Amino acid sequence: MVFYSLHCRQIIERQCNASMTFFAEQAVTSGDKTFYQLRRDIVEGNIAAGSKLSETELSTKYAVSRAVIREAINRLESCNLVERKANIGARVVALTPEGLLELYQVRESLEGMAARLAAQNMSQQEIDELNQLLASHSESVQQGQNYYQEAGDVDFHYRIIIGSKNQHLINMLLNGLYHLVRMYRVQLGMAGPRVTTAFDEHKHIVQAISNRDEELAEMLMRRHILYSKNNIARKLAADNAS
Amino acid sequence: MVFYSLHCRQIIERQCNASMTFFAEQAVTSGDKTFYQLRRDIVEGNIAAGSKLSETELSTKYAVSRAVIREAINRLESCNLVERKANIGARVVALTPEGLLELYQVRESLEGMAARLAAQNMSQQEIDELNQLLASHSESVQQGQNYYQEAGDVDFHYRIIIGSKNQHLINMLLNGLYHLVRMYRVQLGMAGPRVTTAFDEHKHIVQAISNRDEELAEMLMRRHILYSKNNIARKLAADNAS
DNA sequence: CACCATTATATTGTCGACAATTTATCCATA
DNA sequence: TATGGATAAATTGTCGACAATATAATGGTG
Repeated sequence: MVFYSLHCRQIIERQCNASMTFFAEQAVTSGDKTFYQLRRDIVEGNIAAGSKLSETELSTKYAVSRAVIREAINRLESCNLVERKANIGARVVALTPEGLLELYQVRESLEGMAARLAAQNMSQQEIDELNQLLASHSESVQQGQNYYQEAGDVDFHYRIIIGSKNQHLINMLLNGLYHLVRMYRVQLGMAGPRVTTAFDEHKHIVQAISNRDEELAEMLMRRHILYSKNNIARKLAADNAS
Repeated sequence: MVFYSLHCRQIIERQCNASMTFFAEQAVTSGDKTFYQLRRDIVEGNIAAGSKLSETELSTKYAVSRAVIREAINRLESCNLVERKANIGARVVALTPEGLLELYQVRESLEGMAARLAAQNMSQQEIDELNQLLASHSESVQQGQNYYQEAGDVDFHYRIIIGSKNQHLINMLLNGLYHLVRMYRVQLGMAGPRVTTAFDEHKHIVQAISNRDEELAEMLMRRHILYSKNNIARKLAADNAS
């Protein structure tokens, strides 16, 4: 039996420690599968940013009725991945420097808060597991595996968000912002650098959480995200210039 | 032509200064009207908190097809007003002390941020209008009108949120949290006290914004919301005790 | 040639019916 | 009587068709 929403449309429970399929979501109905597939296609750029989403077209493409497409689009709207106008239709959001700025501005505040609450509310076991995760990432980095890149970073942030134990916060971040963040990262090709430095930042954050130092945890998380923003903004500016 | 969403599903533009119909939303389609009506009924308690939402039942009650009811429920889910489980159905959220705490925890952070950004981004004209609004509220309070209660407070916060100029933040607050906040307030009968003190707090916040003092604006807003939370939490605890 | 009104096409909004799943009822058995 | 499984009822999920609206094409007029 799968819980659908309110605060946690797709946060069931973590089912495996490594290589998760992003948030352990599980499709129970045809509409779910379509939604996940569509979201994936948008995030990964298979459907171009800014392009129009035709209901009839998508219904044939994904081999489902227009009704499930409409529902999927509505859910995508909640994720801030598409915009919708009445009687006109839906478009995939455009990726702009301003949008990125606003997104990371909010993310900085919310994830900073998450880190603070995590320092306050995570169980000792969760903290231990977080340290474990960090250790496994350390190995990956040393071995030069690019595994860490996306999944590792996402997983790290994911755990701290969950650790905040605030359902509203969890829902806003995981359901409302994270896929859009991924969309920016994926489509700008943010697989590259900043790995080792980001890893060190992660380490310090976990240390602060271990020490139950709320203030420091929040500050370090905010700074971590700020750096990340600067990094991606630089890339985006370079792309626009070319 | 009405814009439906992404970041601002229902923020068209302010159309009148006083006695606004909450956020100047405008229903263009049958589904819109149903959604607004349903939301209103939930917020005001005409549909009991925690009760189940039967699609067929609602479709007869509101005289529309099940499809529009389903869409309305989906949108209500985005507002955090209902929970939904696959193949089972939707329920109106329950009002609990824990939920209230989590809600205001997030609200404090986000509206604090909004105040800070407002101090940074509001135009001089917007600030002037804000001062005007405050003056009109002052009259209302002195004349003992209870006008101020809901609409006034909502309007005040509304303007500051809009003043932040961050669409993600605006959407999260106005679309994701505010109606739930209202639901708590309305159903707990929060029309009463704290008017004059809240008004003073508003005054100081506006002053900080006028001075472009971001730090102070954020701090005062956070404190303002904290007080509000304590006030409503006291009420809720009293209700549960009886 | 440009511009506006009108018509034609395409897309979204709404509806009722059927399929799949869950919940309730009933009966048999220990 | 309590429990378990099978059947029946009710609810949600999915579908195709029609209605309403927006967009594109057409033609007429200055």
